[in-house]
Amino acid sequence: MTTYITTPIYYVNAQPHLGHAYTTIVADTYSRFRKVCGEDVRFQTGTDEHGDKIAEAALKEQVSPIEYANRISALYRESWPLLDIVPDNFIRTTDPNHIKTVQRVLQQVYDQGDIYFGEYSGLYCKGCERFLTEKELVDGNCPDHQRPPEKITEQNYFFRMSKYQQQLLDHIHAHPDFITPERYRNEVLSFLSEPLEDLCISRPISRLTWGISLPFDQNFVTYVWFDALINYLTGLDYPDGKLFHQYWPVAEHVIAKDILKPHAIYWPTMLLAMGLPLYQRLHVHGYWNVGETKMSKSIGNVVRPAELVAEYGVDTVRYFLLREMSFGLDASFSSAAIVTRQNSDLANDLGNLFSRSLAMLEKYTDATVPAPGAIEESDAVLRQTAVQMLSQYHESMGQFQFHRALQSVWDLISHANKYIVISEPWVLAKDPAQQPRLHAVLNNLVECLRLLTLVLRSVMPQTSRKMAAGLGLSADDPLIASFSHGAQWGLSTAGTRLQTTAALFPRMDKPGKESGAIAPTGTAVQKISSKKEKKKVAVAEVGVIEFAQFQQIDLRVAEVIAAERIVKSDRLLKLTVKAPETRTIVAGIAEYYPPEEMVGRQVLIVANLQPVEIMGVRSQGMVLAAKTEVAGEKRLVLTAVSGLVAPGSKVA
RNA sequence: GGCGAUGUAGCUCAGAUGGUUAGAGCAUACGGCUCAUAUCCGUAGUGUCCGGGGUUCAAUUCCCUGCAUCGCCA
Repeated sequence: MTTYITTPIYYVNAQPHLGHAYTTIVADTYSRFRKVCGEDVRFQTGTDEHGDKIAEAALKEQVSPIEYANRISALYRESWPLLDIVPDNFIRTTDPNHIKTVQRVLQQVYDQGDIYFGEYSGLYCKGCERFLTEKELVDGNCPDHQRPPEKITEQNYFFRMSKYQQQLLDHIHAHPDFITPERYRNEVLSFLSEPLEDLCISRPISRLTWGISLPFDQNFVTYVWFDALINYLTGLDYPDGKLFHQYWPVAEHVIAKDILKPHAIYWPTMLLAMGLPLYQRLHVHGYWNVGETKMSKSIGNVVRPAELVAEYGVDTVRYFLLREMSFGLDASFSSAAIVTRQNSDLANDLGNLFSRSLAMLEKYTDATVPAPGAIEESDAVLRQTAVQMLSQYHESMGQFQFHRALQSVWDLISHANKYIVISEPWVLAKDPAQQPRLHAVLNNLVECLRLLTLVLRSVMPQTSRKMAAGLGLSADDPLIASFSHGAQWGLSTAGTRLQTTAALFPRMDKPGKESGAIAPTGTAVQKISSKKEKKKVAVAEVGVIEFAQFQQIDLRVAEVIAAERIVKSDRLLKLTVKAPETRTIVAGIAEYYPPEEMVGRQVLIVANLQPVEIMGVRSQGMVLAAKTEVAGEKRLVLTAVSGLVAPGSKVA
């Protein structure tokens, strides 16, 4: 069996963020899973490097486009090892081989009459020197130049996409798995229920030079999709390479929902025009929000994978992303959530199971795997749970249901922890007559740990390696490296020497709570309920924080442009501020500052606080104020900088 | 404006072709164990299953409508 799995090629106008990392981790995990299943796998990722955005960015930095692309592309390539992502091929659209193949495909499609010369009209902004989409406009104006774009018409080349619409529809109907999850398949079908327009595939070189020139007209370069999508083929040395014949028939693409249309409509119609078989499956996932907000540059809440790895470790990040997101739906990232997963799932459940089992083996059997024994009912149930986990895991992984796969793995972990309590090995150990039973119990635990090592190998490679070492197995022992060899109960060899190992996962502290002289006035007062947390907060009040912790707080100057009381509240004002983007902040200052006094005032805000809804109003930040007392009366005094500054200025 | 999705415990979500006590994890409270990373195990809860109307012996589940959030399209 063979597998070809790809991520999109990432556009080099931005640095890798959480979304890129997720897509690529998914592809890597799937690739590893298929390899564990004994398949011949090819996993490809890469970068998309043409287009006017890149040319512009390069100009700003006063370097050539290719120099710019080289630099950003390297950021991607170098990010993946940090996440234990191991692609078999990293493709760049500036590779000579790719360019040659794109031109060859264009020529073929042109020769057969599926590309024609026509007119294109759109909204063009002279300031930006590019077409804007309706979506980009703010009040009908270009967001950057504050003026309306012109409707202009220019000559361009078009791909006859409409010609293949029916064929594509038929294919989707005949192949229910072609686009998954189903919601995206439905979206595509609904889109295809309307007539398709043909696809504009060129830009005149008067406006865009940084691209692949059309082989049949040197005055034009290829625009986006005919360049980008073909990477999936050029990475296989299409048309002549051996790789192509081997892997293309089993191609599977992973994408985020924003590029559904190009992958579900443009790409298959292109393949039909080229006379090639379509890919097998398209797997579409949702977005990662940060807290409850979209991740975006302008909000400044972009999550960088390298920083996550530095803080939490690779395996925690991989586990968290795969476990927390239901594949296909949006999910929410927060440091509180990742710490909770790390502590409860990884440290307490898995780490502690591993640690307590090995400790008992060391104590009671001198760190060797004991022989199995007579099977009691609890043993049979444990075994059944394990076998069931293996089949559910296998099925879910194959369907990209990573969260379900991991859920079933954790069912076994939880069951094994209960099994220990029921079996009470420490009681058995006190009675020499019970030694066979003790050994049987411990042998069953070794089996559980071995199977866990096997199934976690694709998801958390490092942890799996540590577990294998603890079990006295080499990293590529078929018992933990091959599903077909190892995925059965009862294969551990009695007498195998076990190794003492360090804890798999440390427990982490919950993310910090602010306190001190500057008091929160608006947003959520963090709920501090458990005794443990209360204790920690008490310490934090007099404690010091690292500079790096301080740096995580995005303090800015914001200008209040509107203020109103929130009905039904004596304390709350709803402020509209510029920072520099417009946002709404609810502040608990109404007793001290009437709304009319607020307008025009500049205040300090925490800009990267997780938004919350207060009295039905969404608050995107927190206004800082000092608490004080004058003549025994409580007062609140707003913070500000001593002179007027541009709204949005950073405070540090 | 058109089409669609979602709205379930404090939080994140699962689920039932309509039928007795609606589930899991986290969080909370109490109890137990001591092999273990102050871990683990057990018990206890709370839910107008978004609002309103309809169909039905019976609706959280089906239909209509409203509200909220999100997505696709224009």
